Amino acid sequence: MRQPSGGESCAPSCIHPIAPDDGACRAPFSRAAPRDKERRRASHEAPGQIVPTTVLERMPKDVVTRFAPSPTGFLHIGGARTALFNWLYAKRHGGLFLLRIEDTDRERSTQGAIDAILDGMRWLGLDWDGDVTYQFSRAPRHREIAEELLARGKAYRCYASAQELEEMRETARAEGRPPRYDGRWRDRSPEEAPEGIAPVIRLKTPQEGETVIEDAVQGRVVFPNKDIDDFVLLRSDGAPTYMLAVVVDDHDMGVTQIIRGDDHLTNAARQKHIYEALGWQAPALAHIPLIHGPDGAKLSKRHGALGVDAYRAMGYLPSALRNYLLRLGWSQGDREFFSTAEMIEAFDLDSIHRSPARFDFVKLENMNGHYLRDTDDADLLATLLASLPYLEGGQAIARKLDERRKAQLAAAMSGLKARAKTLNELVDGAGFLFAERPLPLDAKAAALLTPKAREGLAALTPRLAALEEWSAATTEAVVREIAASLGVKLGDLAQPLRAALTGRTTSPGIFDVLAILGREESLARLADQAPSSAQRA
RNA sequence: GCGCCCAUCGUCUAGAGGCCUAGGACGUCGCCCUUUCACGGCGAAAACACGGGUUCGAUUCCCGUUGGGCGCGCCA
Repeated sequence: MRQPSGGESCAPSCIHPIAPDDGACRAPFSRAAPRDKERRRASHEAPGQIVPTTVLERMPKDVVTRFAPSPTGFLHIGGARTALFNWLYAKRHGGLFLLRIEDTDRERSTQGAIDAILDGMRWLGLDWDGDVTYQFSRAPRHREIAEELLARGKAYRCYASAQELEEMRETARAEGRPPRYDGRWRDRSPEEAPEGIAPVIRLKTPQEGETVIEDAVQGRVVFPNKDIDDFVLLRSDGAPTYMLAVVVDDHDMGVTQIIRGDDHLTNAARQKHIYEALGWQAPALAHIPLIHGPDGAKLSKRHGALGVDAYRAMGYLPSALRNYLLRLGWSQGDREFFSTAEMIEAFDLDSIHRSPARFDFVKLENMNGHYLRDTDDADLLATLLASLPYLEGGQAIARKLDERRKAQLAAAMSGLKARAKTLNELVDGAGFLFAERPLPLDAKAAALLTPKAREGLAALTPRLAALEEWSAATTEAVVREIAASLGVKLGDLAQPLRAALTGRTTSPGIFDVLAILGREESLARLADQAPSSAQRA
């Protein structure tokens, strides 16, 4: 399956009314994109030129972007970034961000994939304008355009068989030419059409010269026309190809700016010929590099080509994922963190890099940790509770959550979040609140509870039990006092205490743990680890 | 094979001919803080792929090499 581009697509009949009848009024969005520094210096939207009044009047809709995934799988990370960039660009310019599902391939499209994509978009916070456009529903329109091209002599019927096509490719390859259709039906008379063979419709593309693409990210890219063949617009069964559908849908939806994976760069050259044949104004282009795996190769499942639902399950926050994705291939000086409002304000096409970036889970995690700690306790608790159904082990926690547990979680949140990079780690760290007595001890905690350590706890227990007021402050005073009288360091007493109360060697501040657990539970957990019970065990 | 794109620390990146003794972030290592682990603070190691040009001067411009990526369907 294809990677990040997140592509192209097609659309139904419920298009946006914005669609101009022809692209003529989109002039301000086409511009030359000089390469390199030149290109970076050039302000992108500064048309500077003649802006027709009509355009100004329709200002809010002058920018229309779209995300057009094909529903053959989940919404993967590359697609998510493409969607994010389109979303940001639309927001930045007060435009529209449309969603189109490219489901022309009936064999491979599934409802499950569509649901996963919509769900992923919502989770990421990438809301789209208007209704989702389903490309398949627009097939009649695509056919109509193909017929029109035929009528205008811009396209022709081709009766070549699959076998002939295969031979052509082999020959071309053998001769060191790009494998492509040789145009054998381009100028043949319709009378020569063989009986009983349903033809495809191919576009007549120029055979000489070159095709120039002006791309906001790639700059000026030139393709020799000899490498662009007369590609298929309409299949023999009357279904449109991707190439035709994208162009027609983008046009009808009024898309002004295409932002997609650079795996579509060569398609841009083909599509340009369709626009020209139709006399339509083509949208401005921006082809962004794909995301690579940690080893520089294609993103694989093991790497990160997971559905965004997997990122949710791993405990990442949408805000952190958005920030990380933004910084992958786009930068503004040294700045690392951008709130949603800030990224909308700062986003631009000129700062997108041309080189592909590798996906780094470790950095994502670090960033997620920052977002976690920056979220205030109450909000984080709410987020955590809402995420429980999706997190590993979250269901079990959810089942045990009663009002008391919730209050304890809330109280522990600040200590917990400082130690967590993901919601999963937050859940893990909160484990001691949900553990049942007698607590299971992990290996390190068990090793800490030596006979001597247990004696220390035994000395401590009655003093804690005698406390009139049970709080972090009062328990701390007692523990410090006992440590002093025993002639040991505070840690010598605090660590066994932590082991006894949490079963771990790591936890929030131990006096906070004492306070949150409460007198009864704390003393009971301590009693479980008293010397006598240790012997019994 | 043909076409197109790319190339600064391990990774994400700053850099727009002299400001570079190449900066920041993640990661790594060390120190500090400290009841643990984190957080936080301080510090260290760590890069301009290679070769030719152009220039008084190249990380920055040009060419080539090497390496990587993408495309070449009646898939999208």
